[in-house]
Parts: sequence; C-alpha cells; structure tokens
Amino acid sequence: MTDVRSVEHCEEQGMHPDIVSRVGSTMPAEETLYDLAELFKIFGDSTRIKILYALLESEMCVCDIASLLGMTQSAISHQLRILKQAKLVKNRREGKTVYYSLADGHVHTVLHQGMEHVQE
Amino acid sequence: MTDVRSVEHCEEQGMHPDIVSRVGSTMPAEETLYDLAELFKIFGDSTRIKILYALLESEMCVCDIASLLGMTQSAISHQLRILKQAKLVKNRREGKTVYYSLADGHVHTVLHQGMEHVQE
DNA sequence: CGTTCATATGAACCATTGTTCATGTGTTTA
DNA sequence: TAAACACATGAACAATGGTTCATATGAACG
Repeated sequence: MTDVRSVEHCEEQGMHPDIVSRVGSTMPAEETLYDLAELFKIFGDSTRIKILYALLESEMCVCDIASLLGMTQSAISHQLRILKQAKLVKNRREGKTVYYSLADGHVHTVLHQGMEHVQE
Repeated sequence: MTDVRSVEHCEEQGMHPDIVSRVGSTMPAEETLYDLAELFKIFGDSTRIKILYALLESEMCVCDIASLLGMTQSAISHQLRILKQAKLVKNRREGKTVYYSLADGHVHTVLHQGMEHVQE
C-alpha cells in the first residue's frame, strides 16, 4: 500500500519544479492571453477570413460582400458586427448604404503570417 | 406592383458588380482560406495559447504543462494532440516522459503579431 | 511478469457559435 | 408620409468543440 502523500501524481508540482516556476514567471498575464485567444478566435472562421481578405482589396458594402461570398445579407451583417467589435473593421454610412473597410494595418500582417504557415 | 425581375435584391449581383468581380478575382482559393481559418482556430483557445507561450520559453513534458496551467493531464494531452496535428508542436520521448516543443518559427511570429494588436 | 507512472484516447456532457428566419431601424424617394 | 431598400438584430436550431471521466498504451523497475 502506497503512502497517502504519493496518491497525488506529477500534476501537483510537475516533474521539473524549477522549469515550471521559471516558465511560470515569464508567462504574460492570464487576461492578456485570454484576450489574445479571443482575437485569434475571430480569425478562426472561414466567412470572416473571406470578408477580411475581400476588404484587404477594397472597401465594400454589405450586399456586395454577400454577393461575393454567395451568402445571406443577414449572415454577413452578423459577422461584420463581430469584426467591428474586435476593432478589425470600421464602417462609414453613405445614404442607405454602409461601407466597411479594414480598421488596422495589423490585420494585413496577421493574415500574411498565418498564410505563410499554411502554405508551408 | 413591382416587376418580377426586381423581386430579388442586391445580393444577386451586388450594388457594385465591377468591384465584386474585381475583388473576386483577387481572392485566394476557397480551400486556402479554409485552411487559414482552421489554423487560426487552433490559436483561438486560451489553453492552447498558454501552452504555446510556455513552450516558447522551454521544452516541457505533459505533466509540467498541466502543473503550470493548473489543469488535468488529460485536458493538456488532448490539446497537445491538436497542436501536433496542426504541426505547431513536436515531441520527443525520453523513457516514460514525452517532451513537447515548438515545431516552427512561425508560431513565434504569429503570436507576436496578435499580441501587438491586443495591446493596442 | 506484475506494478507503477507518464501519457494517450474514446465517450459523454455542457457550453459556445454560425446560420436562418422573422422583424426592426434608418434613409431615400415618389 | 408611405413605400422601397440597405442594413441590423433577436430568437431558435444544429453543429462544433473543450473538459471530464474512465480506461488503454507503453516504458521502467523491482
């Protein structure tokens, strides 16, 4: 019969406590990593990626994007709202029409870096 | 009563057919954009982001990562499998222990670019 | 060999999310 | 001001995904 103290396994302190504590001290704040994951989550959808790539080329209105992607205006509008909340796109009103464009140069960079990994 | 041909709205050809067709011709292949979204989906989870940031600092075994993040060995192992399938991490066996490390320099770059956007 | 320990994996569960459908808002124009 | 149009939004539904639990693999060690 094993000792009571050895019932718990390596997960308590890890096999290499020194490494665990050293790496732990260099980790960014919990909240920062959460926000970073939330950002990538935005990029993690085909429809939104397509929208961003389209806006990379030209400012566009909602129904143009819907037409381009062969999707519903409603579906596109929902996604644009998400992209706007993440500050990845901005919009401008002209009469009845609303034009969307990229909000930030970072979008281009992130897309480009990701693409490089995909294309091996 | 409106003409039958005007029942369908702008989504058919868009408001600016010229822009739609021009942008359409510059879009990467459907499959490429899908793969790109799949890649970002991997980064779009707190646990996986934490694992990647940890491995950025040092090679680690499964139970060390579990200990560092205060999570189950099983949960970490599942996530490591996903990261490995995406070719973001690689592993090496040493006796009973399996050490994981980053597979690619792109990981560092993508994380860095995303972080810059998060920190405004 | 049989046990122990580190890791892997399959099934189940719960939460999250993207699309659709119906409807609401806001702007132009007849 | 009423109709038409571009866009926004809320609720509902189906699908996806992360964690847990139980169990399987695989290697060291007595």
